[in-house]
Amino acid sequence: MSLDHSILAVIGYRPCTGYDIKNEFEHKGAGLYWGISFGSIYPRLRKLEEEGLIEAQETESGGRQKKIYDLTAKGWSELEAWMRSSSEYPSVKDELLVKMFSWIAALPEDRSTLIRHLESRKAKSEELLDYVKKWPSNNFSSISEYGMLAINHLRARLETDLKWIDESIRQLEGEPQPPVQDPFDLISQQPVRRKTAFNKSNQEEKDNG
Amino acid sequence: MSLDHSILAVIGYRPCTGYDIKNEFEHKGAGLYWGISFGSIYPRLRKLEEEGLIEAQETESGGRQKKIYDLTAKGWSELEAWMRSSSEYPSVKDELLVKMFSWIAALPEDRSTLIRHLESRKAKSEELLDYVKKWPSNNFSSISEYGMLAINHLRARLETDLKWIDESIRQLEGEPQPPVQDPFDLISQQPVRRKTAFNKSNQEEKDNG
DNA sequence: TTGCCCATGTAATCAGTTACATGATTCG
DNA sequence: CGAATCATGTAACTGATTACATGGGCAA
Repeated sequence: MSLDHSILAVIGYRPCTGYDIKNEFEHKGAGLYWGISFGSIYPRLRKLEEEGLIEAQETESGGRQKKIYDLTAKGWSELEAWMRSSSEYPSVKDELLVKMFSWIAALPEDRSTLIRHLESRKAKSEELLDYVKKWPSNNFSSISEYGMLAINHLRARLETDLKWIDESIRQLEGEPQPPVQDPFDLISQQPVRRKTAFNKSNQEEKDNG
Repeated sequence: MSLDHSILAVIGYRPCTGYDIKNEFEHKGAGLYWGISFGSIYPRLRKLEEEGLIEAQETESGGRQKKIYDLTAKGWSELEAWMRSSSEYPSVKDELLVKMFSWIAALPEDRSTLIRHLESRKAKSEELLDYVKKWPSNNFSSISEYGMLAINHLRARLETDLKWIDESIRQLEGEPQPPVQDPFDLISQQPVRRKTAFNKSNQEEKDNG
């Protein structure tokens, strides 16, 4: 995932300042893009300018100075080449899912905390979905046919997420279920391992005390 | 997204070596987890051991030496505390979506390349979905009720992805559509900006040549 | 006149990867 | 007997964040 090319893509979409780029990544992307900081953007912009991929137009509009960047011919070519090249498959960093895989080992009986986690995720997803739904008619963002396809993806993903959350909460409010599969008795061993670790720790404390 | 805690979660799931942890992240996670390298894992394990969160049992089984790590009492407590704490909302780094938002600016007429991108993504998603579907009955992985909920999420996400890809390809094979929304004429300005950049570049070449 | 948004930038630091170095075991 | 897999580790580097430093415009 190339930050430089993502910046070129944003500038290709519209000429903008470093400040604008950060907003484009944060607000407009509505979590579609990932976060990005100023400390990262400005040095990149300088580098891209040095390489002749972008060009700054310094303005003094209203006394406030700013640099509006646009693509050069070289920048357009580079952007096109990147767009034609194959893309990395998106990687998911989902802390909640990681927790769920080991939930049975650490907090097997605590279903209510997991429900609370799902509920707070639901709130955030609903908020994002609301934004995404209004996006195509906000009278502000430029959205092409292709951009609309990307928005459709976001929307479908969020709707699926919400459906899954509701189903999961409903199940967690019901009776605990046995493991789906546990061929090497890993799951039944987890409470034993945990207890052993705590017993050992208590014993050591006693020995030292 | 804490790497240390994710490692504790994997070890809580089952005692394992540094090598195992990498596999757990890569193969078993099937792209659920993100990538992680040895150069990152081993120093972390050492640090976690120094902090007393994990303990190594050095074995010489079959002449081949390895360190099997398990959680200490402190490690279990730390894992539980992390699990109870709130989680970061998952961030998506989807190169293809970034490209699609600026596709109209850089390659407005080239629908076939975008279709090819979607098709290669479809192949990968189908492969992952196949893996995820077989996972709960592979007779190998331990899957609790909670783990199954996480797997359901992955599955739903991939199915939604595939549905979106098919719909998008179908639309791209049809007639080009006008922008959904373009309040400041950004989209209609893009070809102009692009042409201007190339004209300027050609002019400079002529001047120098 | 205070606080928020606009706007740019640097320096220290951190997290993680890549490349390198090593060596045993297992399977075809 | 060679290739793939199992297994551990370090050093150099890269990419990014955080914290800091600066300052104008605008609205309550």
